[in-house]
Amino acid sequence: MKLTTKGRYAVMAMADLASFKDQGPVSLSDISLRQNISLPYLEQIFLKLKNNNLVKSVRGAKGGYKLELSPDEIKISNIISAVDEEVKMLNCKKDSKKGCNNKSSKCITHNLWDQLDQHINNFFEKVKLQDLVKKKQILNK
Amino acid sequence: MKLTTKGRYAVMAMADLASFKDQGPVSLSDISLRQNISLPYLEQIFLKLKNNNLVKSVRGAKGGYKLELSPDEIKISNIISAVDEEVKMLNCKKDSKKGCNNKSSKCITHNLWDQLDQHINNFFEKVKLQDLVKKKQILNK
DNA sequence: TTTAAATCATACTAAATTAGTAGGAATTGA
DNA sequence: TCAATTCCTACTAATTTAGTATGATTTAAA
Ligand code: FES
Ligand code: FES
Repeated sequence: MKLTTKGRYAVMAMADLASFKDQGPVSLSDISLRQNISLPYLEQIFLKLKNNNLVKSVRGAKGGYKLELSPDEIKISNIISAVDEEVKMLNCKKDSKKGCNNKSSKCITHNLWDQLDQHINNFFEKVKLQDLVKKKQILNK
Repeated sequence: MKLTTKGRYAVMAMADLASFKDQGPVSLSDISLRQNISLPYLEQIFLKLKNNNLVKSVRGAKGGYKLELSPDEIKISNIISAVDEEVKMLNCKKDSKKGCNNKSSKCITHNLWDQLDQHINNFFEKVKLQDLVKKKQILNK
């Protein structure tokens, strides 16, 4: 049960952006160096962040990305979902072959996974980007 | 961000065992049919459950498995860890090449993932097997 | 005593997902 | 003009997951 690099890198990159938000647009090559993430991979990630209106781009030389909102307006959940990192513990499907829902009704663990989904999503809703950049403070809930 | 089938099936199978705990040992082929899980796959899973003292086996014809403890003494976390389903959001590693910890100190998102790990593990600690078998009641936290 | 039903154990393999790379086109400040 | 940058899609390699396969061992019951 792990996060994919896409979700992880997206949050790292956004936190990086937040840290340098007063220095004009930040280029992906800068982020790539600081966070040790491959540049073309970052490009893919930022395409999605942009399409979800979390960042805006400045094209051309000396260009880069800036946050669309202030760090205290951006929830981790926004970032996670922007890059299609889904929290998906439930496994029920319509078609009988795959998924645990073979006999029309819900399986014995359905409610458990449903609650777990909510539990995790609540966490991502509660934490803001701002919470990450206040120099390494302990996240207070 | 998903659970693997190993963790999912382990919990389903344990809940099944708990449901039928008064009928002598339950065979894996019964569980296989009821929960729609491949028999040899279940065997692998139960090997681990047994090695972690969550179930005990009765060999030979008419054999099967029984719970080692009562359902209210078994936490979901026990089951999850027995089958090596790890909650592992952190990605820091010692070797410089892999993992996000390239510059000796912790990355900007380390605390976030650490808190998330705890958040999820708390959930698994709180819920008991018993909570699943009380006929489909809503889990109350 | 034979047989069938069951666990026990390990090795292998196919499918799916993840984590990137590759190869360019478009834009723009210097 | 040119270098630095974003933009965009397709492809591929690596890893992980989700099983199969194979066979041994045990034991209740016929
Ligand atoms: S998780 Fe929904 S039916 Fe099993
Ligand atoms: S998660 Fe630990 S250093 Fe990044």
